[in-house]
Amino acid sequence: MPDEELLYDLADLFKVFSDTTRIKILYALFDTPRSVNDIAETIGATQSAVSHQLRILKQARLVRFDRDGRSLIYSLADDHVHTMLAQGMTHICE
Amino acid sequence: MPDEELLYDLADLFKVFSDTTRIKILYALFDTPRSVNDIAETIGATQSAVSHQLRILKQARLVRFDRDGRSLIYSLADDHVHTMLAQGMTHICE
DNA sequence: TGATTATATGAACGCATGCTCATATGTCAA
DNA sequence: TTGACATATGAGCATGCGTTCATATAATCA
Repeated sequence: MPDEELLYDLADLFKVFSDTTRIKILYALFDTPRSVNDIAETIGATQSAVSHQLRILKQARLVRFDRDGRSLIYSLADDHVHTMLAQGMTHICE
Repeated sequence: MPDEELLYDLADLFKVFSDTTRIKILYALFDTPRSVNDIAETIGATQSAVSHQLRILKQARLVRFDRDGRSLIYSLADDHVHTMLAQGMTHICE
C-alpha cells in the first residue's frame, strides 16, 4: 500500500482529467498548440471558462505555454499526457 | 477531435479514479482480493462508505466480485486497472 | 500615451458528490 | 424459522467545483 500522501496526489491527478472541459482542452492541444481564444472557439467554451481550467492544467503541469505577441500559445506539457489520454480511451473502447 | 460523447465517457472514467477512498480501495485490491469488511479495515473507512464506493467502481467495471459464504470477495476487474494506476503513479513520481 | 486586444482573476451561484446514520436486504447456522 | 453476520441502500447534510459575469492585468500598436 503506497504512502497516504501519494494516494492523495494520485487522486488529484486523475481529478484534473475528470472534467469534460479540461479533456476537451487537452484534445484540442493533442497535436496543435493553440492560443486561449483558439481553444475557446475550438471546444465551444467561454474564454473565461477556458482560462480558469488552463490554470488548473498548468498547476498539474499538464500544459505549458509560450508567448507569441499578445497571445499565449498553450501546448501539452509532455508525452505523458498523450499516454494518459490514450490509456483511458483504450479502456473506454473495449 | 473525438466524438463529444466519447469525451464525456473518458472524463467519467477518470472521475472514478479521482477520489481518495476509491483509490485506496483499488490499491487494497491491487494484488489481493478482499471482502467488503476487509477492505474497510484495510483502508480505515466505514463499511457503508466502502460499499457506496464499490457500487461506483462496479458500475465503471473496475472491480468484480465472487461470493464466499456470506462474504463478497472483490477484486480488480482486469489488468487495465493496474495499468491506469501505474501510469498515473509514474506521472506523479517524476 | 492611449486604445485595443488577449488573458487572468474574483465573487457568487447552482449542482454534483461523498460521508454519516439508520435501516433494509440477503445469507448462513443452529 | 430465528438470530447473527455481511453487505447494500436511502435520506440528509456539508463540501467542493465549474460556470458566468464583471473587472483587472498585461502587452502591443497607432
